[in-house]
Amino acid sequence: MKPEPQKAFQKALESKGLKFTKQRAEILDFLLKAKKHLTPEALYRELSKKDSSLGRATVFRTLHVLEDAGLADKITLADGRNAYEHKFAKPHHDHMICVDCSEVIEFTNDTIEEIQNKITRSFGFSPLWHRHEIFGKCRKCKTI
Amino acid sequence: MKPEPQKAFQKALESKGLKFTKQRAEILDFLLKAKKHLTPEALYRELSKKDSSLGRATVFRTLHVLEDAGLADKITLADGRNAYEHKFAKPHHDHMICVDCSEVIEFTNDTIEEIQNKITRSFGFSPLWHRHEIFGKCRKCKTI
DNA sequence: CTACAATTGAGACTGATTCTCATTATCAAT
DNA sequence: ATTGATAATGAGAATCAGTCTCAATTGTAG
Repeated sequence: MKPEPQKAFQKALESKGLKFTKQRAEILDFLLKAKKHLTPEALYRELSKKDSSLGRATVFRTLHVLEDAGLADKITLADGRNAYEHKFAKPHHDHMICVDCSEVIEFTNDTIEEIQNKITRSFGFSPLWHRHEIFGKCRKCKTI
Repeated sequence: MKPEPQKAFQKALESKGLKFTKQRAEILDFLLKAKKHLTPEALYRELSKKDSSLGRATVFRTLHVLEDAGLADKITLADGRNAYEHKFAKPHHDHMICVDCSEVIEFTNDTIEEIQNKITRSFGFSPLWHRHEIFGKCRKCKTI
């Protein structure tokens, strides 16, 4: 039986007239297993080991589809590169990113979210998504 | 008499053993006069009109120096490009960015800042800077 | 099974940014 | 002012992430 996330992805694809292919399944699968945020390049490098014919373009295309479908989130690392994480069984959260070791710590705060909504509303602005990233040094790195 | 920002820039440069040059002065000056956030490319294009020998690399280098010195901030536009603004006589603020027209609206909220500090502290994380960008549609664009 | 439409991978391409390095400018000490 | 050590500059090459193109392949409705 197909696990939940795969089904959700398939449904999302179908609703856009897209197909559920081997490559797309592999990419989602890898993202699900990953313990941390993955750059497209890292994802490509790792998946290539199993499937040496996989194309870089397919990785980017699939990540975009996942992002559009609301199944994955993109964050920006301290060096400017992008990284992705899946959103299954994860509540909304924001990130603290260590500028030394690139560790990513997740946090949530309902009050911040509420205030955000109040602010956008007061400007007649319709929020679609946001990025709240705090850069600094994690506990380990700040003492080195 | 040299205006404040130029003096501050010179001081920042000196403290790093760097020199206050014509190009650096021009770039800061342009940033000060700009009414909106400038991409490095736009800055280069405009300044090239006056000083046709100015190099792109110098623009990027100078923006980095300004950023390091805490005299300029970088934001990321909806299309992924970066843009800069100077920080003279401007309180800290975050941004709402229209995904259609790229308009940038500034906002501040002390409560959010306080909560942020509380959160980072609870993780033993030392914040250096943060990026809080809300993407969506501005009042004008959402009705089109 | 067929036919059409969507997907794919390879590699060319793009745009932003960084790098290299020969030349030029700055500045402190003559 | 001249010098010399050092840093900054500009031109263009190089890099890097990401996108595009297109011929070949695959998925799927019928």
